[in-house]
Amino acid sequence: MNSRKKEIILTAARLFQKRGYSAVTMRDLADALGIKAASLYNHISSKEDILTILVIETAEKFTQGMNQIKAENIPSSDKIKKIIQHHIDLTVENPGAMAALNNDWMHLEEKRAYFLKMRQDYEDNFREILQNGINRDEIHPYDIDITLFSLLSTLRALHIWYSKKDHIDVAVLREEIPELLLRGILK
Amino acid sequence: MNSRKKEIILTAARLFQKRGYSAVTMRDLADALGIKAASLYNHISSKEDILTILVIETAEKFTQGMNQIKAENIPSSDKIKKIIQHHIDLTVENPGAMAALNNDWMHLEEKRAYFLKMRQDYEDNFREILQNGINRDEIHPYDIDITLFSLLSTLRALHIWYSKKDHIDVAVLREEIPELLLRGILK
DNA sequence: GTCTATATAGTGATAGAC
DNA sequence: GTCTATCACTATATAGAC
Repeated sequence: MNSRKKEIILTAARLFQKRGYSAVTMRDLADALGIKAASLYNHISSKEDILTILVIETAEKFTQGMNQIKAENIPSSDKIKKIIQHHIDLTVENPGAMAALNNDWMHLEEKRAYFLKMRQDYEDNFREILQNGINRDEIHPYDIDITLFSLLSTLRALHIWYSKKDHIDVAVLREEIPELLLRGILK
Repeated sequence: MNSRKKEIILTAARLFQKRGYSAVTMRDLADALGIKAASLYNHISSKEDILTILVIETAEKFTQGMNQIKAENIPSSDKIKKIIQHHIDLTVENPGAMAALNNDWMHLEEKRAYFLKMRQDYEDNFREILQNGINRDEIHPYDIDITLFSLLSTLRALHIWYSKKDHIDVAVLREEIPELLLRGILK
């Protein structure tokens, strides 16, 4: 992908994050880049094309990370820590793409089913790791769906919080967030 | 508010939750109610009117609940538990309104500043309760913004999860979710 | 309270000049 | 690679009949 196309997609990601895919027009995007809307089509084929690139590329990165972590021979709690850190890394890399993944995937047409399959597989793998942790007495036997939901909703919202803060030390996030989510709030 | 208007607003909330405020047209809403778009304007004055009612009414319920909990003379951890339960109660009452509050508030025009003030006050009160808990050694002294963000992002996403599930026992949620968020995942 | 008809403005996207 | 001009369509909202 050439650098002009990358610039368009990154700018779109930032606008989508702020106002949502549907509320951002091709004219808004062109304005933000200092060109006319018609010129965008020399680089991308449609508005949905942009969304597809953002959502599918990011989802594939999640899938790849999960497959690698799943295969490692380490305790469940260490796997969960690595999954959390993967979410943090991808959020820091492109917060706007994370927002599109979480908020705008329903506006995909062609690749919607492919995305939903990846997301389902990801959640199933995560659930299996949690179940192994419960079986080995590493993890509290709460309702497993509540546990999974709670973890994922914090991780999926990270982009909101990260984009709002000015100078966050990523190394601190990578240690404190797993600690908080795994050990809880109360002493 | 008469019952026809309530029906329109509840139907809109469900559509907004599924596809987002901007992607739902007045024709979509009218179709879902079995009438023509023009007929909607006999009950509401604009599309934004619907969003305003959903977001502002819900935000005011949060404000009211927080003010009451804040004034109680109980340990910080009990206050946090009550806040969590208030989120659960409002989510169960109207998941679509919770979605609008979290995802579509930026499309408010007239009442945007009023909403943002309420949200800021809410977060400040929550932060103060957490700080008191840390001072009294009830709560782990993690970065307080990370702790607050983690709690709020789970609570704000509850509507997604709740709407997906079929028959959840609310009484179970009201006990398990505070337990999980306060005590953590690891044994 | 709902309808048909319509005003007005914007939408994504294309054609073709430079 | 960007522009102007434009197309076909859709958006919110109003007027006025029934």
